[in-house]
Amino acid sequence: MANPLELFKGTLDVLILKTLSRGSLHGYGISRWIRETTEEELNIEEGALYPALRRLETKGLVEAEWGVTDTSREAKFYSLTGEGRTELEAGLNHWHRYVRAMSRVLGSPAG
Amino acid sequence: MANPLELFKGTLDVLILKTLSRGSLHGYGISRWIRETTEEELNIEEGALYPALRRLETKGLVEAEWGVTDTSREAKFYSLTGEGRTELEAGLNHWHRYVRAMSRVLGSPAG
DNA sequence: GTCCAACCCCTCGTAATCTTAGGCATAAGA
DNA sequence: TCTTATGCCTAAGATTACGAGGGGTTGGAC
Repeated sequence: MANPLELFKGTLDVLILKTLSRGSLHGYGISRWIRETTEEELNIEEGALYPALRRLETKGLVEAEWGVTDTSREAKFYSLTGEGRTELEAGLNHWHRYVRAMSRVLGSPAG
Repeated sequence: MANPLELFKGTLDVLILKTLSRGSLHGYGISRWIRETTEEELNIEEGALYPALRRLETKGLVEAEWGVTDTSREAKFYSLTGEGRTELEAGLNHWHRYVRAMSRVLGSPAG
């Protein structure tokens, strides 16, 4: 990873929830998928990822279950709960409104 | 303000710098301009604003000078320094790259 | 004449979140 | 054998926004 962007605090949860909306996945896989999907722009540090997953689990937004990966390793698989899906929708909405508000102040990238 | 959005931590500085790029302005005016420009979506709390201005001043990104407002009140006017403009460009760049990265994960608002 | 909203500045404690830097363990490949 | 990739975790530290408080002035409504 050349130069991953620093995360704006508060944006990680929706990234995780969205990633899990594609299907059950373990922590390492979540991190990798985000990194690859953003072409190395976003790199989720483990010190942020695992506490975040615990947080989401405590809130009842995700569920965890131990399983086995493609490579025959033990891993904890997370999946969205119903509440998690609702929260994801709310998070997406928040983010999109935020982007709109920001661009009113900052101007659009091309203007 | 009906329901201002909670700020993502790390986005306030660029909002302030951008606002000041339009010209010298005092704290209260900065807050008001952002609130009006975003149609009440972003409301900068004073407990966030004034410490942020101090921060930016300490970093040499803005300069402060006491003056008099339109309404004949004493107020501390802030203006961008050269370094501040550079930092603003960096901040804008960071934000725009971030939005692109986020939308790769989250999908575009319409998709 | 008094009261209230808008204007203006500030600080502190708290909570939340990410970064950095560690630790531990297994599997595959050079 | 040694390194890389895969996997999980925690603790300390820094940063930053929020909430709640403090102060004071001005102008207009009542």
